[in-house]
Amino acid sequence: MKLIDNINELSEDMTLEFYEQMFSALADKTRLKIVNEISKSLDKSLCVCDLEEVLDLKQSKISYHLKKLADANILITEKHGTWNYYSINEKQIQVVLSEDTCCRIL
Amino acid sequence: MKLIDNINELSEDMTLEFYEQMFSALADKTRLKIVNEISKSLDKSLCVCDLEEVLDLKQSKISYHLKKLADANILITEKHGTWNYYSINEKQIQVVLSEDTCCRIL
DNA sequence: CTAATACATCAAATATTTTTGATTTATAAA
DNA sequence: TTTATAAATCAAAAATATTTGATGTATTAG
Repeated sequence: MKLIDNINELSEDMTLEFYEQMFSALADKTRLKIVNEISKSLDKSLCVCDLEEVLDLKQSKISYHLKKLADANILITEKHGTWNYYSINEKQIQVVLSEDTCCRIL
Repeated sequence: MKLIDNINELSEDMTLEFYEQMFSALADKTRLKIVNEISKSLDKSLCVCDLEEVLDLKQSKISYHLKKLADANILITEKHGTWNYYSINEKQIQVVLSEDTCCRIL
């Protein structure tokens, strides 16, 4: 999905699509934990192998969930050599969630 | 799911559970439309047969989605004779979503 | 009473998501 | 080079969610 600059410009159907994707991406414990772990991390950024350790899940599973979050623009990907680092796109999250919820899951 | 009085009192796992259910309930176009139609309605309350008309969907399908929303405490059910009226539990929604999102989907 | 309407719920059929174990590509290190 | 690590991606299996058409139970109207 494209980055949303101004959500007001979206058509009715695009708006539904946008929220459906955002909520779907967040509607999973594993993904909520991923977001939470990244936000708790020292430099607010973790690679797949970090998450593999912290959450004790298989690499392919983590990659799968990371893709969902990245596709929804909830995470930002950065390549550093062999490592792919993921950080949180707070701007995107804050469009959708209350401050309260942000505090709770981030 | 129980009504949440004070979300701060929830354990880590209960918090995840709570958000997972909330986001799952909202992660569907049909359900977003239901919420939206109720909120646009004159007295902010619609019965199943109203929604059947407005959304042009089968009764059993609407009941299914209403149940998901009611289970997540996003909707409040009221029985009036033969009719079951559904209204929005704004308190519950506002805990989770930004004002902006509330304005957009309500 | 009988007929009609409202709606929940069930079971079966579909569809969508998630999980798993490879496989593959890229980089880094020996 | 060879070997090891990082991580995306794929296909098959498993798990969940959704849709559909019945059926059942109230309630209301004639």
